[in-house]
Formats: sequence, C-alpha cells, structure tokens
Amino acid sequence: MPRPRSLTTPAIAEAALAVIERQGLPALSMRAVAGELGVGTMSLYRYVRGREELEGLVVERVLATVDLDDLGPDAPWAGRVAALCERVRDAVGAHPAVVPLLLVGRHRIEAPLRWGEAMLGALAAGGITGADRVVAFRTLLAFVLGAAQVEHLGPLSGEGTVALSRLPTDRYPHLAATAADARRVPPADEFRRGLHAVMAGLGIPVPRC
Amino acid sequence: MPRPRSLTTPAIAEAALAVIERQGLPALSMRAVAGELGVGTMSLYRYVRGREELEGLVVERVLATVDLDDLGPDAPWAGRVAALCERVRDAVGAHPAVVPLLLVGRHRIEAPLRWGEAMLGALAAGGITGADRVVAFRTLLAFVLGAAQVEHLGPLSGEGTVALSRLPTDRYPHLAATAADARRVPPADEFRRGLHAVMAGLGIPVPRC
DNA sequence: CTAGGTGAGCGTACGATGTACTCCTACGAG
DNA sequence: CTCGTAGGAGTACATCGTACGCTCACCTAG
Repeated sequence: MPRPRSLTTPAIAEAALAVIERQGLPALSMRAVAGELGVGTMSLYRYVRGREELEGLVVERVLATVDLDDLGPDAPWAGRVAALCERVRDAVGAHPAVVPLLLVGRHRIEAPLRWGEAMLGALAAGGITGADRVVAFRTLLAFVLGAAQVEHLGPLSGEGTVALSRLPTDRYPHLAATAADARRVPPADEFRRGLHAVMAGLGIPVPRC
Repeated sequence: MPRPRSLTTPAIAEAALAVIERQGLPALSMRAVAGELGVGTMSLYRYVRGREELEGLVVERVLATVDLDDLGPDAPWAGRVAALCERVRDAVGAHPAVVPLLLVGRHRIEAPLRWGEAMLGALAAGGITGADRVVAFRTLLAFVLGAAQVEHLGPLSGEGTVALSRLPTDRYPHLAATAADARRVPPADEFRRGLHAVMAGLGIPVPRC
C-alpha cells in the first residue's frame, strides 16, 4: 500500500558492474552506485544490507552467465566437468575487475552453490564419491579460482609479464625466460592445458585431447 | 649526521602482522600499525611509501618463512616441486588472515619472485621447458594459491562446512553430502592428495605415494 | 472523494580511513 | 657549543560506510 519500489536487484547489480567497468573496482562505493542509479546514497540501503551484500550482487551477476546444464545431465560426465570449469573462466574473463570479489562470502551467494552442486553431480556421475570427490572438487575449485587470479592479477600476465621479463636476468634467469615464453602461449590454451592436466591427475578422462 | 632512524622494516612488518593476528585483516591500518609501534601515524611514512607497501611487507614477512633450498639443488627435482608447494601452504596456514593479501602486487615483492625462480629451476631440472614449463608453473601456482583461499576462506572449510551441511538438502544434496565428507578429510591430506594429482597430471613423478 | 498510514527516498552526521603539508626538534658533525 | 639535516608528529582534508530520523508519495479504507 505504500509507495512502490523504484529499484530492482538486477538493476543494482548492473549499475555496480557499470561503475566497476568504468572506473575500476576501488571506485565501487555505495555513493557511486547510488549515483549511477540516480538515487540518494541512503536509498540503496532499502535494497541492500550493506556494501558486502552489494559485492555479493556483483558476483552473482557475473557468475549468473555460466550456464550449468545446456549440455544436459546425460552428456559425458567428464565433458561436463571440463565445461563447468571453462565457463567460469569465460565468465570471469568477461569482467576481470571483479576477480578479487570472487572469494568473499562464497557460501552466502547462490551462484557458486549451484555451480558446486552441478560439479559434484558430474563427478558422482563418473563414479567419484566420498573422500575422492572431496579432493577432486576442491582441487578443481582451487585451480579454477587460482587460475582466474593468476591470469588477471598475476605477474605472468599482461603488463606483469613485461615487468617480469625486465627483471635482473642474473638473479631471476628462469623467471625472465618463462615470462618471455608465456607471451607466446595464448591464455585460453594455457588454461585448457592446465585444466586437462588437473583432470587427468584426478583420474577424470579428458574429453578429446 | 642527522637523527638516526628508530624503526626497522622487519619491526614494521612484525607490528603489522601482530595487528592482523590480534584484530583481523580489516583492522590493518596505518594508524593501527603506528600505534602498535608507539609512534605517530605519519612517522610510518618515513619507512613505507603507503598502505600498499605496508601490505607488501606483511606478505614478505609471511612468505619469508618458506625455505627455498634446504633440500639442496641436487635433491630429486620432483621432491623439490612438492616441497616448495607444501611449504607455501604451511607458511600461509600459519597466518591465514593474510590470504587476501597474497595476490596484490606479487611482482613487486621479492619473496614470491624467489619462490618462482626456485620452482622454475626445479621444473627445468626435470626437463620441463618452454611452453610446457609455462603451463606447469602457472598450474601449480594457481593450485597453491587457490587451495590456500579455498581452505581458509572457502565454503567447504571451517565454519563454512557447517553452514554448507545445513543447506536445504533437497536443493543441494551433493553439496551437503560433500560438506559432511569434507569434515572427515584432514586439510593437510586433502592438499597433499590434490597436489599429487596436479603433479601427476603435469607429468611430474610424485615422490613416494 | 477524501483521510490515513505505511514505507520509500534521502539529508545529516559521525567515526574511520589514507595521506599531503607543515612545523618542531633530536641528533651528530664541525 | 652551534647548526644543518632529517626524523617525528600534529593538523587537515577528501572519502568511505552507515546509523538515525524526517518528509512525503502512494495505495487502501471509509
């Protein structure tokens, strides 16, 4: 019966993402997002408990683009495992600035939970259960999360590679050489090769490679 | 000839770590560290360019405890790879609160560089070079970094496990089951098993397992 | 058609943060 | 003892998150 709401949760997530894309993650603030929405700062608090929840919305928005089942649950299980990992990489790659947010409050946000559920289902379909499944799941999760960070924040990527390759060659010869090599390996290939290695080590048959 | 310095870099790192251990990472501030050292806030800026550099000092302090070569460079190369990974895990495990700092400015800080150089040397000793070495290095790095975060910030660890196991069982059956299983797998074992899987997948002969 | 109350919107204010600027002063060389 | 150098610190400002409470737009009841 009172005045109707003028904002929606997806609109807020979109605005926050717009702020991040335009001015970078440090510029993400309640004031900035409110301004982006053409609304007073404190009005945001009618929709969001605080900054933490706002960040959660951004994570959810980014991860919402990973499709969990267009392969169908009857697709080859190992293919599903690989696809789930690759899609997270793609989703994160579309918004690299949010990488540091991926870690906060993962168990409060739904998207990672649904992803985890899908991944565990695929592993179970392959006969991996119990402690083996715990190890496989956490190893894959660690790799995917770590790879996203290494790729977008790491010393071996982007301008980091350049900085590394001009290190004192006498003190860090291998590092300098590897930085040079790294520039010749496309990031997507690198991720896929790493992922396949991890899967193989876990006893998951790699699709077609 | 002027007044002598009253602070040292290690002392500042120690003070910052003490603040973090006592009050948590969000409490890390220039004021808090200065107070810990019994010194005016702005005096800290005589020793540190700013907050970012202070964080770097903390990372360096934590990572400085990983011994890079007590195995000797003539030890079995695969054993060196495994040891380097395990030691980072141990070092981080001793100060879990600093995990979020590990990613910032990795190529400005010396400790990760030295670690990377040692790791690349071990891989080269095993005949892994060129693009293969790039993939192996980044995969191991992603796993170690990701594992630290999953272990200390993740939904499957500590209180996160508890939160997960009381999820709606009908919507997340696998997740709930895995959370229960996870409580029966010691984190160190889980890390070692995951590490060995990654190494095996990369073609690195796992030591004795 | 009108009166009322609910809750959306937001202005103000407070504490905390990083840090630029400035002054004061302790110290050792001469 | 004197003095210049550079370390120590106080003040100040912009920015942040957010607690509090006011105003008024809107829907419903009569």
